[in-house]
Amino acid sequence: MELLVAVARLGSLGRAARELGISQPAASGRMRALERQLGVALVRRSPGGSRLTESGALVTEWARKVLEAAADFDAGARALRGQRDSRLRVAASMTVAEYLLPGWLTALHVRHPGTAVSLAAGNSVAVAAQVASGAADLGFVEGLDVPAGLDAVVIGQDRLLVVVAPAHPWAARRRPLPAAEVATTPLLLREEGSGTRQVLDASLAPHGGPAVPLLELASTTAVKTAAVGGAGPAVLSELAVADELSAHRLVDVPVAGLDLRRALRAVWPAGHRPAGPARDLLGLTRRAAPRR
Amino acid sequence: MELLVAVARLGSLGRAARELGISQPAASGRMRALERQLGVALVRRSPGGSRLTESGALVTEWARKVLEAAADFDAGARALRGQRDSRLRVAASMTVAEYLLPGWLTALHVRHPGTAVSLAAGNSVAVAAQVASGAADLGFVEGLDVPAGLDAVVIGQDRLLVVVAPAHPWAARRRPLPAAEVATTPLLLREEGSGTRQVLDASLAPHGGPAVPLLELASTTAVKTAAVGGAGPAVLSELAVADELSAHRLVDVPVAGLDLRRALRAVWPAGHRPAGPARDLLGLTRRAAPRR
DNA sequence: CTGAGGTCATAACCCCAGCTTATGAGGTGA
DNA sequence: TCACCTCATAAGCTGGGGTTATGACCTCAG
Repeated sequence: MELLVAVARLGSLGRAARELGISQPAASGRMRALERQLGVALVRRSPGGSRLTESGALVTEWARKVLEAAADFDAGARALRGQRDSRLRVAASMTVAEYLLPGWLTALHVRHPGTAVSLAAGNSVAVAAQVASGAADLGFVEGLDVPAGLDAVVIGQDRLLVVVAPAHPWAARRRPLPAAEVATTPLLLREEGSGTRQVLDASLAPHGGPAVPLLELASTTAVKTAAVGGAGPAVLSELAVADELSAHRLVDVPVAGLDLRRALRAVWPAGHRPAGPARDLLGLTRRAAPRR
Repeated sequence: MELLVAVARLGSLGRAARELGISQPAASGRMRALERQLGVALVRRSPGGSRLTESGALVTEWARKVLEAAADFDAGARALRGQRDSRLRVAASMTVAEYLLPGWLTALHVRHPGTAVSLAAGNSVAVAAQVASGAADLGFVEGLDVPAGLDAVVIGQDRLLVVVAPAHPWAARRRPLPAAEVATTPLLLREEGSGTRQVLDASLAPHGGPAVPLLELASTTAVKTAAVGGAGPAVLSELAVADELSAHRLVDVPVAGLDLRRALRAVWPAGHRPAGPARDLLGLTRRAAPRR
């Protein structure tokens, strides 16, 4: 797939081969194998170079998606390795670690290839502790308050959304749902103790107590899958359901009088302004989501 | 990665191995290799089974993303193969083919594993022609009007968005941008002739002529990359930028008095209501995005 | 018109990653 | 305590995918 994308960009098999550090025949063979496997001509070869087929362009876009996901995987994994000699130690809440950090890390890797990052993921309290104790250089937390003893900057907003499958009655509503109805309707939820759950319960408190679980599932993905399958309404971070919303596999249900937004903050030990790689990463995240 | 996800689900290396059709030692070795490569312990082995590590859970989520992208790639490619004996021939516009169809096809494949689908991608006119001539059983077009001679149903809405990098002045605006300003500001655009470009020009016509290109780029990805890099404002389908928006790599700029929505429609030859596999697929897409 | 420099394809050879089968060691539950 | 599950180790084979060497084809400049 890398080869395919490289060919798309460079317009020549040989050139792409050189970029990937393999020999030209290897590239030729690989391409041929891919085309045979897919049963579709992907590139139009000519002595002047290779151009993508119509189908090839489509396939290339799909391949690019796979490569992006793989790059994120890679960056995340590399950070998790957490050698002690990493020049930048990051601690992040689960949501940030799962959805945002990999992208930042790949971007960081592009700009500063030398930077080794280590990652520790945990809940906001644990992150704060790690940063305060100096075990991490930079932390990312979601929540309403800034942990004591730390300086912080808001780098973005996360919002919990009430989502349902398109076939669910709530999807057809024209007016926002009353918060009280959310409080009384059994919902698909993460297990007790998750950050998502805490924010939800806090928000629902004035509207008739904590959320009522229809099912408690162990992972975000499990909740999503159940919701898409029509098991019931779910409450999830907008980061987790962006894809499903844009493909209309899930529908966002507006709720009246319920503020489920929470700030995403970068934190560091009070006084010690981030420098070096920490500053690079922070710049990246702030460029990506400035305080508005 | 499949192995990792399978282990997460089944709680045992051997069981996962059986599911993937490989031997238990192979699974054991593979896992060990993955852990060595990443430098992180992913599963906690015990004689009673294997449970994911904290890090393992994180890695598994990232892996799942890769696998989803790969499944879409696969489904798309399989459809492109387009053997003549395919039981369902689909024609789709580029946007649908690129962003929506793969997901539908994977879902279809899960529900009806036997169905062979072939795909032809092209602009809306070409899709209409294919469906009308019987070369395709079902078509998907985006646009304002229903092609003559075809029955259609709206399966969703696509919307073009004006997007900028977060550092761009437009990102900080509190009130919607006047449409006239969009018309006069040079934009990052797809090349002339693309559907996106046509819709945009039509919408801008009452506000001071067609869009002014700052750069004309050959692919959606190229436009996106340029926009994220801060080259300027871009106009893209919301489907194309869902990820970037949720990660705040791009910001949606509301525009006053400009309706850039366009319906996504499934079309078929007038009178011939879709049956069999076409009906399955249609059901899938409509379940995913019912007329509201 | 001809030779230089680019394209890609074919052929022959080689290596090692990863599979399989067979076996053993360590827990758990009836 | 024995049957049954877990996972790990060992030994041997296979083939996908790499390499180098070479050749055919096209384009362009002089």
